[in-house]
Amino acid sequence: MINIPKGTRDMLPDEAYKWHYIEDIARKTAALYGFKEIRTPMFEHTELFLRGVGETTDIVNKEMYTFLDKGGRSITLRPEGTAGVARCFVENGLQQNPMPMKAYYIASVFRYEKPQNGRLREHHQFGVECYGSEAPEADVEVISLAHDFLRRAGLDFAELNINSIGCPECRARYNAALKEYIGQNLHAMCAQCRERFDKNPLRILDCKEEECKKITANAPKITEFLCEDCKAHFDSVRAGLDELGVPYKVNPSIVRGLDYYTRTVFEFVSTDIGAQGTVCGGGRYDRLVEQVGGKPTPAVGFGLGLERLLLVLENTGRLAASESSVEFYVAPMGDAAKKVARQIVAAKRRSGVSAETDIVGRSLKAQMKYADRIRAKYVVVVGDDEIARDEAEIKDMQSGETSRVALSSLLK
RNA sequence: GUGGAUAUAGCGCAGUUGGUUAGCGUGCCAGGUUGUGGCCCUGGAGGCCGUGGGUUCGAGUCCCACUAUUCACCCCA
Repeated sequence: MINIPKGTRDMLPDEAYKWHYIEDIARKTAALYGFKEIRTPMFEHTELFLRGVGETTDIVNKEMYTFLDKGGRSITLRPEGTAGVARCFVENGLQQNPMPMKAYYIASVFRYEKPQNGRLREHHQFGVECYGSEAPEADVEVISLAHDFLRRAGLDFAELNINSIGCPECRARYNAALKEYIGQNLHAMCAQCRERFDKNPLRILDCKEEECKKITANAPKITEFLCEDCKAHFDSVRAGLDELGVPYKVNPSIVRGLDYYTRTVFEFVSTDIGAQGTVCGGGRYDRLVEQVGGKPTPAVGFGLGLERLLLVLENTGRLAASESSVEFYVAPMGDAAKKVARQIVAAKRRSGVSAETDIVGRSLKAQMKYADRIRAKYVVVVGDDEIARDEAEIKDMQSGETSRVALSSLLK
C-alpha cells in the first residue's frame, strides 16, 4: 500500500464543490477590482527564492523543496507565489504595459513543514499582486480586495491587523534603536532572538517566548521611527481603509516572515481554527522587483490560504452542503430500451441538460435506488411497453409523482 | 527541529484479567416473485488488528523499536 505523502491532501469528488465555490468567489472578486489571472511555473530556480524571499527567513532556510534536476540545476518548488510573479514581470518586460499591473493567481505552494491543523506541505493560495504604484491607494485597493473576498466567502469576522515596518532607511534607524534598548538584556533572551539581534532585529518583536516578550514589551515602536514619507504613507492607508469602512487594528508587533516587505504589512486572523489562525498575509514590497533583477518597481499584494479559509468556514458552519445533482436519470428495461435511453441521454446533454443512464447493468429497482442516492431530480423509465406506445414515464423523485410524455419530446 | 496523544473493514467505533473461525454501526453489492427510490427485513463482499522484533503453551490485548497520523511549540497561508 502506497500512502499519500505527508502533509498533502486528496480533493475527493464529493468536496470539489467547496473548492469551486471559493475559487469562483476569488475570480469574481478579483475581476471586480480589475485584476487578471497570471500563471507561473510550480518550480523556479532556487536562486530566485534566495534573492526574493530572503536568505535569513525560515521559509528559505529550512522549508524549501529543493532538488537538482537531471541537468544539475538547483530547482525549488515554489514556497510562495510572489517571487515567481516578480520574475515573470521582469522577464516579460511587463513594466512596458500600462501601470499598474494588477494580477491574481490561485496556485499550490510547497513548504517542508511539520503538518498540523491548518498547516500542510502543499497548500493553495489565492494571491494578488499590484505592481507600479507606490501610492497608499494601491495598498488600500489590495487590502480591501482581501476584505471583500473574505466577506463574500462568508468570513466576516476575521480581524485585520496592520502595521508599517517602514522603508530600509527607517528600519535601519529603528534596528539601531531596538538593539540599544535591548542592550544588556540580550543575554536573557532566547537563543533564536540572540541570533536575530545581529541578522534581523525586527523579528525579535515576533518572538513568542515569555521572557523575550517581557523584555520587548516597552521597546520603542517602529511607527515612532518612520520617516516623514513612510509615516504619511501609513496614515493615508489607514485613512483610506476608514473611508471604505474596512475595520482594522494597528498592531506594532506584526512584522511578517518574508524579507521583501517594506512599509505596509497586514494579516487577517481568525480565532476559529486553533493556533494557525492567519488566513491572509500581505503587504508592500517595493524592493522585490529590483532584487530579482528588474528596474525599481513598487508593489503590494497578499497571499491567502484557501485550506485555512475552508477550515474556518466549515468550523463555523458557513459552508452550505452541495446542491449539485443530475437533472435526469434514464432507467431502461431491456435491450431495446437501453438504446432509447442512450438516445435520450445524448439529446439531453446536447441541449445542455445533465443526464445519466445505467452503465453497470442493474435491475430497475437497483437503478431507482442509485438515482435516489445521486439525488437525480427526475427518473425516466423506458421499457418495451413505453416504446410500443411511444411514450415514457417520468418520475419526480422529490414528490414521487409520475407522468407520461411522448418519447419524441425527450429526444429533441 | 522540540514535546504530547493515537494506530482494529471505505468511514466511525467495540474488543473484558492475554484463550478457538476478530465484532458493531454506517457505507457498498444483491435479494425480499410478474416493471419503481427513501423505511423495514435477509444475505454477501470487504481486516497480515500500522510495521518489525520480544515475552508467553498462546498476543488485537503485555514490552521495545520503527513508521504513519494527529495536536501543540517554532514558523507561516
